[in-house]
Amino acid sequence: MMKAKPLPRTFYDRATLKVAKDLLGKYLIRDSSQLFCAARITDVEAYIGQEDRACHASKGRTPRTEVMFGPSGVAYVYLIYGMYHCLNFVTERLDYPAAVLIRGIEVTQVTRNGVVLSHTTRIDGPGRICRFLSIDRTLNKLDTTLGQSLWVEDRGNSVPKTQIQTLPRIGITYAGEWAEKPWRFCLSAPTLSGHVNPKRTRTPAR
DNA sequence: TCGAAGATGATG
DNA sequence: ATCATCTTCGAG
Repeated sequence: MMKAKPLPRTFYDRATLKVAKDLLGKYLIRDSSQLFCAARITDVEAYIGQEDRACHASKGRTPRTEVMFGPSGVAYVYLIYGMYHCLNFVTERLDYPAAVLIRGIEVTQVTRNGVVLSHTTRIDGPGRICRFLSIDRTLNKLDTTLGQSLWVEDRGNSVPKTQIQTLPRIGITYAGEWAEKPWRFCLSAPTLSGHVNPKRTRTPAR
């Protein structure tokens, strides 16, 4: 396999909004014995600090949230609704709980059980992403700067600011005023004219 | 094509 | 009881 060159901790150890925007266009890499996958990151959300009522760490340091207080560049993976996993990357300095949720990707390269698939597939939704990439809580607390199993790398493509859409975050209406913060960032697909219905996304069965 | 409902278990 | 979700099903 190709040599991993993961983004270093200095990338994640910054203001979460910057990290979130800078993750757009970077490549999410999943490397396991069953699966190698490279996917361009197209949709992210920022969760920032104890003040942010939408952030899991708003209730303070608990067994579940302690990972967000730890070193940046570490994966935070949790189970939601009893059946789906969500992938986040921890950001900011030690003891400041924050992370970026990966919400959309564009798969450019997949090898599953030795079978190579190379047509581009868009996957919308954090639960679908984790299912497609075989990500579950065994990867929680993984240090992604090591470049093993799961990491993000820069493949040299830049993203013009004009292609970044800024939106409120999804599914957090309980969070009051925090629900209105424009902390979701999407890459619009410039060459596609018309609307892509997210419900049409299909992920192959495993 | 749409909205509503149900699945399912960790969490605090 | 709630939830940073997704799929199925039935109405139109």
